[in-house]
Amino acid sequence: MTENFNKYGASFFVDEAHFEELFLLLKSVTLKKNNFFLKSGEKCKYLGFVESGTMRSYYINENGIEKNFDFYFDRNFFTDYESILCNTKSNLNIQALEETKILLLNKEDLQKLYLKEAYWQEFGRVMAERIFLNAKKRIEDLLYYSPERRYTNLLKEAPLVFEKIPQKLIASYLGITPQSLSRIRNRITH
Amino acid sequence: MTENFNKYGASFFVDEAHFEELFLLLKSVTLKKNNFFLKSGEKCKYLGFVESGTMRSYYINENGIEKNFDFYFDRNFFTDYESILCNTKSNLNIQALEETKILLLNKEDLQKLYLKEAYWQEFGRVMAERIFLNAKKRIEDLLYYSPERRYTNLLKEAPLVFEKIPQKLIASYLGITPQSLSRIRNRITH
DNA sequence: CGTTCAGTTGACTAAGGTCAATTCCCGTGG
DNA sequence: CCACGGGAATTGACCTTAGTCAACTGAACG
Repeated sequence: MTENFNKYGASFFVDEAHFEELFLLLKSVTLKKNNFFLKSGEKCKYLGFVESGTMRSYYINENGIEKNFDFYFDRNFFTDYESILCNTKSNLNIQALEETKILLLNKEDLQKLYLKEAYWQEFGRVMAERIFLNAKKRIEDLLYYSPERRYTNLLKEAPLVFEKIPQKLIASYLGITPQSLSRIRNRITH
Repeated sequence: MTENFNKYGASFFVDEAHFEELFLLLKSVTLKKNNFFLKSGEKCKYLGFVESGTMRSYYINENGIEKNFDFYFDRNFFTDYESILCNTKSNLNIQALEETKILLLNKEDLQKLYLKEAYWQEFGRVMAERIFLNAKKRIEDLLYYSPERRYTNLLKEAPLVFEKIPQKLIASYLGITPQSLSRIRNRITH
């Protein structure tokens, strides 16, 4: 278990004393490429953690256009937090972009942890805070900057994205069409 | 104190048993129109709560253009959560749009509450979760919809905004110029 | 080899940005 | 009570950029 703690502890934000209690609740699952962790219309029942691979969440609008909400890489959490918290049907799809190993924490198990002791409430608070900070960054990006600037920001801050993610999905993540992203790239490099 | 609980309890998300402990930590302050709760470059030291009046948070970009991040009305919390959590200098300004009564909770006092008992960790978790859900809605709005659609969404979901907030600030909140908002309104009503 | 799909490119449209002028509104002081 | 000043909102003319639709290219894969 110490081995597992060394492997995951830092990414889970738990100390060694509490690690095992959490780790024993996790189920390991492997998703094949394009398989789903969550489909629109379902209630989200799990907190997910990427062990290896890549996931994406996206929304399909009324015209059938996919809007990429986010990408998730190694050692990061993903879920539809809104669906979990509000116990509502999700409007997101969450899908593996390649063969992806994930760890699942059942929502009820998480809530049982919360009831056990202050430590887990704190764990939940810190996790919610981190998720919020990510969301705030995304708002700033969308609100403050032009599409072109969002592209150059992403290039600088997450170059990994451009190695692992098809360009049309990146375009959607940036809030533009694939054609526009192609033209922005052309504009910048020439 | 029961009177105060009836007045604020529901908005604070605390039960009656814990209300007094929180309420006694609050300082009441009145901001005159255009006065600041927080200025860019400062560290945010307080969690704020609007008792009556209106606040806004905004960012000034490298060209000196104001970008309205959010508005806050009666009985809502506001702060730069990022500055508080990360202990960093804020890049936001938070300002009263009219004479506004606010209640302040010192960041250290909040953190002391967290250490006291699980109840306050849970309080912090629930607050962070709520703040996140708001942020997620904002991302969805900016990512999924056109400026015109964002305007009609706002009209539907927060008509109050149009009674209390100058149009040029609403435009900025929507991520467009005042001129564009004026034209969108014109386009829709004629 | 074909098929498929991502990415690019072209031609055109639409929508928002920019700069400037004008109008409207409101508060203040004569 | 009116005149004036100042900022908000609107409007016009024009520019820039993203969206749309369609054609084409190229790489991946059976």
